[in-house]
Amino acid sequence: MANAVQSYHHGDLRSALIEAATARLSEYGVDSLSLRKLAEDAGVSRTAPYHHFKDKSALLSAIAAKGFSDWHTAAKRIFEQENKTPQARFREFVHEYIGYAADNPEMYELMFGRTIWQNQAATNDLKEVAFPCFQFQVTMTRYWQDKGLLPNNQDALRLAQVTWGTLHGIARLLIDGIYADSSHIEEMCDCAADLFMQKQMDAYNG
Amino acid sequence: MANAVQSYHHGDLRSALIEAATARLSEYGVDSLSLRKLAEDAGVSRTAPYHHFKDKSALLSAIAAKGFSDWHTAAKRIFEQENKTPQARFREFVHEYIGYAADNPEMYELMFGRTIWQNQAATNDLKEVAFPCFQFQVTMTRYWQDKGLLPNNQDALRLAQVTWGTLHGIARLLIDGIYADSSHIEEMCDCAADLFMQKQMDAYNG
DNA sequence: AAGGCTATGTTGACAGTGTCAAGATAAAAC
DNA sequence: GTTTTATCTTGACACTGTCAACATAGCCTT
Repeated sequence: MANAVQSYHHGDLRSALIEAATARLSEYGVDSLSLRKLAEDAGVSRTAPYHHFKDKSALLSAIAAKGFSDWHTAAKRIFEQENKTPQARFREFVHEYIGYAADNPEMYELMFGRTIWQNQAATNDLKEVAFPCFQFQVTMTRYWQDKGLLPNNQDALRLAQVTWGTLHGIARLLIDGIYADSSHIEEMCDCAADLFMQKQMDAYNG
Repeated sequence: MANAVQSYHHGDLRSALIEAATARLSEYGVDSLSLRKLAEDAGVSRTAPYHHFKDKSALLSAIAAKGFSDWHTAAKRIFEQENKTPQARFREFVHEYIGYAADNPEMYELMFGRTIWQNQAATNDLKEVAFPCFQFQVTMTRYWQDKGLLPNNQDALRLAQVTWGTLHGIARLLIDGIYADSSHIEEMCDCAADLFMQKQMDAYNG
């Protein structure tokens, strides 16, 4: 990590840029991310980043890809807890999803914001990480359908889109500041979970 | 509308700016909105807009306010159709919401994007229009609860947040280009509506 | 080992952007 | 008719992303 020698060639500029960007991201937000500042952080000239990323969007995509990868891992960990009931895991998943967004608003904004997705701007690298992440949502949905938690008369893909959409929507309303009041996050999560499982809960409760 | 005389004072620059911005918005997107271009559109110098809006965000807020006002009207029209069943109106509402977002992606992005909401940037004028708009969502939710369409064991406010969140999330996934495939919008809407009403539909269908 | 190729860095430049400060103009208020 | 006030102007500044042209140094081949 120590910049021992200031040689002409940086050595691992690509990593340094991503690292600097990630640090700046969580502290100052995605809007204040500029290539020039990142270059300065890495101790390199303004245009050096262009040798590692096609443009700014490509750099952002690389960071987002890491975010997707991390989230995918976290989701798997929650989903695969054998010692908990499917229902408990489902509830935990809902809370964790919203919690992740609330705790890392800028990263979430980057991952799911229009900046890197719109106009087919998404890198192939990004798609390759993000798509399995959504695919996993479908897998989980199908499992929860099988376990009788989610309605069985719906197409798994469609249902996954809607459940994900719900979590995404709540997350966005929170981090975009449309709900300034974030004190009821847990209740909203429970309400959403209840709503999805309403019929099944009835069967359970008699 | 015709710029008959090019006098020193524009006459109604505020309106002209909003008009120009609205036009540019739907055609080129919110990202390419610049105060300087708008000023040029209105035939006025770069800094003239600052005598009518505190900053760029204030201008955008003004446009968004109009959007909220329009949507509120549309929502009321749908909700108050006496000749249709509550269930039909609920379904129509879902479809119309997503439809509005899909048809006016840039306006939707502006209205619900972080640009004008984050960091308490929201104008009072904006809040005064937007808040009743959400309040109406609560009103409708309570009505649908009373009519037995939505679960009665949930707090209306919380439920409204979740249902709105769902619509918002689906809308965003669509317009942000995360779902490139927008050919299944109607099915997604129906799936969401079914999900909300799952228990009640059962009671209805026997 | 010598030479050239290529990856990676550099400065210079350009067209944009939002926004402030200071001065010009016209309309409205007194 | 004079003064105040709202509105519009040019000038300037600090930023931004990105391109073109050039410099350096590590690697590859011979």
